[in-house]
Amino acid sequence: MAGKPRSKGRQRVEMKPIEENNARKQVTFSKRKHGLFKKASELCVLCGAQVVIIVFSPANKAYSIGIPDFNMLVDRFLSGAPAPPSLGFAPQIPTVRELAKQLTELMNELEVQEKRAKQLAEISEESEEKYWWEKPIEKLELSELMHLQGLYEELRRKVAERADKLLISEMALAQASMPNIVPLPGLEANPIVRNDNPAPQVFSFRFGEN
Amino acid sequence: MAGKPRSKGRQRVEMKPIEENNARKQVTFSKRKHGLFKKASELCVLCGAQVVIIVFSPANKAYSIGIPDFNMLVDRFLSGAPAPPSLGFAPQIPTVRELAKQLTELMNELEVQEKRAKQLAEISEESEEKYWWEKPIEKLELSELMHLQGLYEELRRKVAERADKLLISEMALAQASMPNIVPLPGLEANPIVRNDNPAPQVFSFRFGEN
DNA sequence: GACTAGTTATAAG
DNA sequence: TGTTATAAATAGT
Repeated sequence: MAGKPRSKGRQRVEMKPIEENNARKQVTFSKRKHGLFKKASELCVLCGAQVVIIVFSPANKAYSIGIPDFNMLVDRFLSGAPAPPSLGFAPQIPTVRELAKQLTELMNELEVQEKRAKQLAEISEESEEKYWWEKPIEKLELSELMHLQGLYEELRRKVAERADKLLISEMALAQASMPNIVPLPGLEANPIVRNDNPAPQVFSFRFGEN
Repeated sequence: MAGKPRSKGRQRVEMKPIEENNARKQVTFSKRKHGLFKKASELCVLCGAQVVIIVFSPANKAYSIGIPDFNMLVDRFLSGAPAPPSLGFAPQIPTVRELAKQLTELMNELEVQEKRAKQLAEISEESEEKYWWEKPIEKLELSELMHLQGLYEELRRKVAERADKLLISEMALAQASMPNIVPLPGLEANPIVRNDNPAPQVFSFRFGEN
């Protein structure tokens, strides 16, 4: 004679937009976002992978997580792409670091789009894939991209300069207060190969097969 | 008299880097990446959220998925490049100028940040959280970051506007597709140095709570 | 890639 | 937010 069960336990849920009960949607979003981030974290720890996730909630709030290498690249980028000076370390103040990262991520959003375009996977409506993100994408126009690419680079360079100034001023100010966080050895960029495709609801793409 | 079980079933796995058996790591990576993307997909469908994920495999290959709005708008923006002759719509340059203008604002905002940073520089670190991604950045930063976020949104909006105009003119011209496939010079010019950091620490931050 | 069994993530309460 | 019962993801074969 078990008492009344406190819960019916997890119930199967259809994979369709939660329209009614906005409350449920809210809860689901929080839980699943948490789960997603956790999964990402595990993937990183377990496999040494690097992950960047940006999530916009239904209410359009943004959340994100990122991996070390990416940040390091970002830092380096903001401090001026060329190899780090002889000092070989990145003395930074957390706050500024965060800020710089923030800014770079914004810029990256744009960059990702640019890079993506250079892929130009030919249109091939292959037989349906198991998942939407594994389909190819339509081709894009390039000449214009090349032009924009240059312009974007320039803009980014300006931002980098700006950030660099901030970091320098911070260094001078807090020189005595904080030990540097990252030894920041020789950094690197990743060879990026992409692919993507348009899809009904969710739009996706992938870079390649592992 | 059950026969010999084909498998021991799922075994608990410690959350630490898989170093030995590079094969297992590879398999795990694939499976989990797949799972991660699926989760992201579900989050989007279920809650109408928007997600962007970029994953770098241990072998440094990149994979990613993204959401409709942003990608779509940028795609249109990028592909609607060539100046629409007869209809005489404004060329892309103005768009870039817009971007530059917005960027300038971002940079100015950064300057404001500098002041905040100086103040925050004195604040020491916080207590440890259960999960790294739930560690909020300092409140002061938060508000500023959200501001940046807002600026970014604005920038996006403008890009979108531009894209719409271009698209309209394109449609009016019934322009044909362009098959050229050319690599963008500026991008692969990226200095590519391999980074073999064995123990990546995941770094994170967030804009706010949902 | 497919299968099984123990592990996790989560829908409901 | 925390708990419970179940659906899902997944480690090892």
